[in-house]
Formats: sequence, C-alpha cells, structure tokens
Amino acid sequence: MRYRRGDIVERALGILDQHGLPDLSMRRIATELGLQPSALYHHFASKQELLAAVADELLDRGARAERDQEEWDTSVITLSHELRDAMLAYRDGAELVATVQAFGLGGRTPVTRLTAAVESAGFDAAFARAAAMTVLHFVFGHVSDEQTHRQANSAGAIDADPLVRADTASFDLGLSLILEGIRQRQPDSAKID
Amino acid sequence: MRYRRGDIVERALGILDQHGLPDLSMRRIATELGLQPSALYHHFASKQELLAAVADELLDRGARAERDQEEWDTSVITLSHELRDAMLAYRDGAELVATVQAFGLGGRTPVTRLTAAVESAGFDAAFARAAAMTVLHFVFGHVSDEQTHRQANSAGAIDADPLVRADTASFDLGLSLILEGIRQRQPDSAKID
DNA sequence: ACCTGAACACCGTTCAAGT
DNA sequence: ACCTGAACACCGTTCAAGT
Repeated sequence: MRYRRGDIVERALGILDQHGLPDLSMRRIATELGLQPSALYHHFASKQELLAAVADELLDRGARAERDQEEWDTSVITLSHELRDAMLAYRDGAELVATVQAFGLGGRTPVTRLTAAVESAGFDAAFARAAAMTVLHFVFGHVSDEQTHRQANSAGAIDADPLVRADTASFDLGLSLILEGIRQRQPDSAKID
Repeated sequence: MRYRRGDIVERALGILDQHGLPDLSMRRIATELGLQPSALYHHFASKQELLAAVADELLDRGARAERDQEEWDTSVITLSHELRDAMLAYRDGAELVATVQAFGLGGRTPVTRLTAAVESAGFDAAFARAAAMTVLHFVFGHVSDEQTHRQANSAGAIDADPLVRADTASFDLGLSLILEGIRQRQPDSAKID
C-alpha cells in the first residue's frame, strides 16, 4: 500500500484515541498500516514531526469558522472552549499537545487567533500576545489536569458527568480571572466602541 | 555499593542537568551509580515514581522559608518566582515537572502554598484553589516555553541575558493579569485589613 | 535490605536496496 | 516517489537468585 502524510496522521489519531499516547509508537503506526517502520521516515523526518502533525490535526478538527462582529472577550471565551473541546475529544489529547509544545513545534493558529481577539480590544501587539499566551497556558494546563484526573477515576465506577460539569465550572472561573485582568488594562478609548 | 532513595534522586538530578530529560533513563542512572538497572526497582516502583521524586526535590530546592506578615499578592508573586527559578535552575526542569504532573504524581506543596496565600485575602477555599491552579498553570506553561526557546537559541551565539529579561517581563505581566482578576473578586470586608 | 544476571518485549532511526 | 529488510543502539520492567 502507498500512503500520504494525511493517511498516517489519521491512523495515528486512531491509535491515540483507542490506546493512548504511550502506545503511539512509530512501530505501532507502521504495523497497523501494514508498513515497515522505516517507511514512515519517507513522510516525516522524525517522530516529533509526526506528533506535531497529529496535534495540529487534532486542534484543527475542533476549530470552527471565524465569527466576526463579536465582542473581543466573547471571542476569547469561544476560542478557549473550542481548544478545550478539541483536546477532550481524544484520549491523551492535552498531553499530546503539551508534548508537541515542549518540542517547540506545532502550529501557531491557536495563539494567532487568541492574539487577534485581544488586539481587537485596542491593545498593542506585544500586550495582546502576552495576554493570549497567558490564556493558552491556562487552557493547556487545565485540560491536562482534567484528563489526568478523569483517567485516574475511570478505573472506579464513578459517574463522569458531575466531574465534567465541575471541571467546566473551574475552567470558566480561571478563564474569567484572566479576562478580568485584561479588562482592567483596557485603554479608555476602546471601551466606548 | 549500597544506596538510598536520596542518593539515586541526587544522581538523577545531575544527569538531568548535564544531559537533559531524554537521557534520564533508568539504565543510565544505574550505570552512573555502578548498579544493574533492576537494582533501582528496590527503591522505586517505576520510572514515573522516580521522576516524581526528582521533580519534588527540584522544586523543594527552590523553596524558601515561609515569610508571614506579607500581603497576599506579594506572597503569590514570591511563590511564583520561586517556582520559576527552581525550574530554570535545571536543564529541562519545566518539562520534567510537566511530565510528572501529567502522571497525576508530584507533591502538592506548590498548590497548597499558593492556595493558602489566596485564602489569606479572604476568599473561600474553593475559589482560592481555582485561583491557585490558574496561577500554577500559567507558571508551568510560561517557564516551559522559556526553556524550550532558550534551548532553540543556545545553538546560535545569541547573548542570553536580554532574552532572560524579556521572559521575566512577560512572566510578570501574565502573572499580574491573573492577580488583577483575583483582586476584582475580593470581598469588600477583606480589603480593609 | 539491597543487589546481580539474565531475560522479555519492546523502542527510534539509518541506510542500502528494491519497484 | 514510496517502500522493504536488516541492522544499530538503545529502552522499562520482571524475577529468581545471591549476600
């Protein structure tokens, strides 16, 4: 069989969701595709590069179309929830994204969109980027914790639904703290708009 | 030779700092101590447990003594900088702490101390914990980014000092956003104290 | 209590060679 | 362009046995 990058990423996402990040090895991906491990190196220079492509695809699948005419803070909230939902949609999704981030790889789409939302409130580019990174660090960290603790509790017979609701509440609370901090610095001229 | 847990953690910290997290293998630790790899399993049930002990030791070394009689926000700022400095003091320190966190392991000392600081401002325990986690996620994420980009730039002949200063400024900015968000929710009764 | 020796079941990556 | 086959240099973990 002959594959393209997209086919390999697709299969990797399947392994991730069904068996988790520890089982997402080059050899496992190759075997499931009926390939020799070395064949993957025709498509990706390294495992890190492959994982970055998988993480980007995972995040892309959670991204909705641009909705303009929104308040900047509504945009930030929406984008943050899209990121959270995208990572929660796949087993170990947050850990994968964190790993790719630690490599210094991964697409810049999330930070770009968050930065644009903050800039639309009238902030300069440097502040907007720092504020966007603060939101992003919170989102990645919170969702990572959520998935870690959900995995720990999935052994028992605990109903997951109340946990998800509690996680969502603390997610919204943490996010609102950062948003309020940003609002406090908003230039007066922009508040009128 | 006969070793105790502390000796093994000590040697692991040395390998981490000199060779980085990817080289921190059970076999490498054992070899450097003149042991068989299997000997380590007398002291630690798994590599994850060993890494958790290493991360806790790393964070402990950056912790100063309790200083009472401080404003709550000064305490949060000081604790955050101590955590940052502790992770920056060792190569791949932030990535190690993040890995241990993703296992659901690692000591609760940082979150406990941050929560106590926020509670001292008059907040209830649930809010204080959520606020402390928001700070913690920001600190871990920011320092992780710092170390990732510093490693990327250390190949070139760039002077690191201006970068460190810029990182510190954006760290302080992000932290101040969260603190301002917390202040906005402060109960009126507590503001007088 | 602490360690050895040997084994099991894996890894990521390279590279010449095939079609 | 895409893949095979074989090899290299590693992993974490288990377990009987030693002292």
